[in-house]
Amino acid sequence: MCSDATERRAPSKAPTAGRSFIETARRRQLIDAAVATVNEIGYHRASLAEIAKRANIAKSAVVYYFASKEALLLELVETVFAALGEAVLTSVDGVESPAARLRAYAEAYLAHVDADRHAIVAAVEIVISHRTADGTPLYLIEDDQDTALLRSILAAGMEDGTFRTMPIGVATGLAESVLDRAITLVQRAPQSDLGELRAHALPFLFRALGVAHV
Amino acid sequence: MCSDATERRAPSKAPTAGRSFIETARRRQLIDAAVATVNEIGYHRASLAEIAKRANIAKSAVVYYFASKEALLLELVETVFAALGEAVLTSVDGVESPAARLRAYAEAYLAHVDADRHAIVAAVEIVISHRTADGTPLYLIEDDQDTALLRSILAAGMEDGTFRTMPIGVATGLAESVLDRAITLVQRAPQSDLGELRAHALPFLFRALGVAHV
Amino acid sequence: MCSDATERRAPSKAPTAGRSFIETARRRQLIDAAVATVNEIGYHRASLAEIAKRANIAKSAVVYYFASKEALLLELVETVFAALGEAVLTSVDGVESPAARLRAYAEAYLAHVDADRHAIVAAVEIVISHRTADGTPLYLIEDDQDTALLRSILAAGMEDGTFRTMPIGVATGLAESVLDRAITLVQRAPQSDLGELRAHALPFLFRALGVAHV
Amino acid sequence: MCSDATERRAPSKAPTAGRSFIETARRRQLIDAAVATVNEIGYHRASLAEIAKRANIAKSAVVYYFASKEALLLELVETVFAALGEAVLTSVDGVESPAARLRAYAEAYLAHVDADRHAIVAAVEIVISHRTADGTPLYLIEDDQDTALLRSILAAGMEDGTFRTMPIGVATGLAESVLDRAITLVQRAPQSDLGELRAHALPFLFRALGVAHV
DNA sequence: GATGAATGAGGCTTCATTCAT
DNA sequence: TATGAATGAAGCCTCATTCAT
Repeated sequence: MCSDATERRAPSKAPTAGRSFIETARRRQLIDAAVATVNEIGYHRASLAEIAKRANIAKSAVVYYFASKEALLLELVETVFAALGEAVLTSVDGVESPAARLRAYAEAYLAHVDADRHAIVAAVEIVISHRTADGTPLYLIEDDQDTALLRSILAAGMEDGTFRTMPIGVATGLAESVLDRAITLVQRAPQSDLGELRAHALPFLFRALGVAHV
Repeated sequence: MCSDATERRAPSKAPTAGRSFIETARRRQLIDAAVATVNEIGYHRASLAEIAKRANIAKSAVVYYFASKEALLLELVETVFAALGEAVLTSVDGVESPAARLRAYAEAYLAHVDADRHAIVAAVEIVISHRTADGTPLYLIEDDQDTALLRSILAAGMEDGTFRTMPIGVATGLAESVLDRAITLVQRAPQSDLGELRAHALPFLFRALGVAHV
Repeated sequence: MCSDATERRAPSKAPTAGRSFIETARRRQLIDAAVATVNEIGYHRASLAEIAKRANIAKSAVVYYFASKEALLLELVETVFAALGEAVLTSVDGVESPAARLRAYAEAYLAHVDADRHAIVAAVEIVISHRTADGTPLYLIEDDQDTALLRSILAAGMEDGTFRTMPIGVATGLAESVLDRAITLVQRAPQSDLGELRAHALPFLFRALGVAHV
Repeated sequence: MCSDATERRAPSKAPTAGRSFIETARRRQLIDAAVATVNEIGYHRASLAEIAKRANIAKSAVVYYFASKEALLLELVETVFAALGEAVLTSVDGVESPAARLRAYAEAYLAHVDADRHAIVAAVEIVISHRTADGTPLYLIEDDQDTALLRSILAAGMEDGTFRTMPIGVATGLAESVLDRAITLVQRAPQSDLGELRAHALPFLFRALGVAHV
């Protein structure tokens, strides 16, 4: 759905500017509660009341901290994808060759999805389901620059002959799809063991990209 | 999301048993309206009122033909995936070698998604978003046997050495993910040109499966 | 609820005037279906659709024969209580002494309730539940003259010293209540055996009215 | 309909646990409004909107305090019959002889019906008309133990020779019917003067039970 | 900093009734 | 004679949000 998040723009509001300790904690707690709620009953039924219940807090307190339900959901999505983006970004830091960078990227991506699966599944469901007031789906807003890092790795690899040449958009999209299989898996069964996938997805992807000796 | 549909079970009720001409037409019209509605404003906001508005019909008339909103949505999903399943099933009919069967399957799949994109995008959004009364997501119900054909093709190909050996579940899932890239594309931009993808996805997939001479 | 129905006024419309054979049969059939429906699911849920279903007929056909749901229900009530009224009226015909008349009345009443219990229970539920368009409950319309026969028997008995003297309204009401215990019983359990009640209610009532040697 | 209520079970939820002052008041107000509504327009038409209108409150506020219309109605019934049960229970407390106990019981019952007539008429109509989601009428749930006190008094009286021996079920039922005449009266005319009935019902009942010197 | 109270908009569904055939 | 089609009104309920405290 959303493979990375290079150079994440600063969140709309100042990140943690002027937030009291308790406020930060409450916001964290509410995001966690929202994750749990979406996972348990789905975006469609994740009402403020349900989220508040799971946070052991009054419904109106949610709005007190987040101005609106949408703001909470958006921050959840932002937070989750920022973490994923940071993970992959860190993983390729200092790595030189396109092949090694792709390997690092993919492994970090899959590892992060594996580790943070609950939050990611919730965030993905929100991105798919939520629409802003004017009807725009979130994935049209969130997307784009998220795949920039992956795209740049693949482009570099094609340039230097590591990867087969093919339209960069197609390659990026297919690579993204392969990696996102991990998300589909945990979506369908939260307890899935991702071991097998993690073992085979990378060779699969490398071969697909024309790297013969894998 | 849903790569094929071997031997689709007959819909719960008799298919078109004793339906008047006008009833059949209305049901078709309502399903189309539902597709349009979901595509325009999303599952979450696709209320009976919105669907009825697009069908130029009273809200209560929708229920007159479908008993419930859920019934309408479910029939939409059933119809759409049945057509997709039939398309791929037909395409491999009489084809012998695993490689040729996979090629036929993938081309039919992509062609169908390309041609029927609106309906498929709507159906996929419903499958992802809808929950039955007891909270079960639809994709947990709909799934399973839908990938049976693809799985059997891959299994046969591994058996006879056409494809590299790897866990069948992983292979099927990754192949599905590659093909479903087409759905993701039309989801994000309904007017997408799938030409490039259709040209490259199959070689990409074949290489990934270890078929060298592609 | 409603002890008898002396000198029933003619039903609003001419009784059977100019009704074809089939029309009469249909009306009968629909009344029976309405009785069954009310008994099975209660007045509140006894919709035209449910009644029609039990009559194996289209919903619109009900209205075709009865002009409105209310007309059907009212005719049901009318029919049922007319039969009860006729039964008791016949039973006292030619009987002279107040005591014997009361005995005849009570036995006929209880026997009729016992025999026609389904229809009576349904009619009573309708009388209790239904309100005309202006909000008047049916029992305020239906009642009154229904107790005239019982009242006249008791009045005669008090006059000639058979029964203890007491306000005629109170006596009639209490006697009615005693007899209506049979209805309450079948209301609560449609299969009730009324044998015990039928054996003891009359002595109970006679003693209550001051007839010592019972 | 419901002659007493020995040892009323505690309401499902804690009685008034943790209810704020305003909540208690609102709930009371809503129950009163429901009583008024049912009396004015009948159970069948007593919608949330009508109840809310009479309580000068928004429809949704009703649900805010009661979770569902059914919960409100059930609490109304519970409250009303609990009060009636308590009244009769208190009245016989410390009274020894069956005759005196029956007198106390009957007088308390009639006095309570007389005093609380509006609420009782409403509660009775609800008990008769309401069906739970699965179709069960309320009187099949509410009933049973409500007549236990009356039954025990009559049984004791038969045992010690005060009352004529007769099947206890029949006796209890008929006694109940006699007393419930008061309810029927106020049902049909809310302003009825119960004076005459209260003066004659008890002697009537005693004679019926074979107590000669009344 | 946090909440209980309250609401209005909107969602799904039921239903008696009308009408053309 | 009978019905399928269609509807509008109304019913119950959910929910995000506002506000006074």
